Amino acid sequence: MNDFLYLRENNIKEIIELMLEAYTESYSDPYEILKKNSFGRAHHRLICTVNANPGIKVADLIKKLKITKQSLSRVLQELIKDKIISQSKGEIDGRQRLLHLTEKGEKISEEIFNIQKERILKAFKECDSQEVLNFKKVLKKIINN
Amino acid sequence: MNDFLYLRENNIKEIIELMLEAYTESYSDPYEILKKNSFGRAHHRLICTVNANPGIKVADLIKKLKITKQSLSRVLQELIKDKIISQSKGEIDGRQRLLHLTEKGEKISEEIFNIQKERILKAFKECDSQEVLNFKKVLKKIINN
DNA sequence: TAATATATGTCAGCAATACTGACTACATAA
DNA sequence: TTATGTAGTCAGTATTGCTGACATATATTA
Repeated sequence: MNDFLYLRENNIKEIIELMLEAYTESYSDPYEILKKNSFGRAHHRLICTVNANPGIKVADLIKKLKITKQSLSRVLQELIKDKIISQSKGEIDGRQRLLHLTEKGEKISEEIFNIQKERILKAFKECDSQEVLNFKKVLKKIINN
Repeated sequence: MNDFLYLRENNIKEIIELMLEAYTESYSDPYEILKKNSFGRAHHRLICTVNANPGIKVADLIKKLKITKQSLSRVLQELIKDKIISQSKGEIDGRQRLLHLTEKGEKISEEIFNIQKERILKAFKECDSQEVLNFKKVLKKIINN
């Protein structure tokens, strides 16, 4: 059974391309709803990451998104001005700015999610519980170095 | 066992963010090797997609990458000029231009892959055969609408 | 064959996203 | 008190993406 076929180069190569494709598809699904709010890919990534990491500090957001603080700043200031994201001073370390979605932000995040959800849900319904659990497990392993 | 926990909104939401993170990480790994060749994200996506779909025609590449032909063209012409990608006239339909990696393109693609491979291989080695198979299965389901 | 449709390419201009470098303000730590 | 860390800002530039208009070659249809 376990003859390590899954570790072969061709399989890995295929999976790298599938990940690109899955990301491209999934993150283009909510294009219309984003456009309606004059948001682009950068706003999308930011909203999604803050939603998944409430209270994240600016430095960590930069690390996660792998962009410079100057690139982040432009988009972040737009979202703060639009009252999508709010900042609060870190209670332990007052230098930090902790980021949260506002109520309005949660609402838009939910709209975006509802579109993206369709594709994932459709896929998951064609799978069983174990397969989805394994998918998530492997995904997490890929992220942790 | 199968109580559909995996179909719940919070799980789907988490997975959508994990996919963003996994993609961001995986596709930033070969940054240095790309920079050495004066290539960016756009070149990377193109090389990876042509590598995975040898002989793909321009129209299909546009669909896969979800960009306009004008955006593709700039980057594609660079890669053709650099002899990374070659074009051939479609034998059945002479209007089509079929795209392939050249020998030089294969080499660079391989360099990129070798970097990206490390992350995936490390993850897969902490999983068993079945888990990786399930990962791939679900990934494919997500792509097919 | 002639008209039309399709696949690709190209030019020009514009918008969004990202980068570098330099500098400031403020808070914490040594 | 001085050094370090976190965040913000300004200015300039590169890359990636868009729209619209038009051109060329090939295929299909009337």
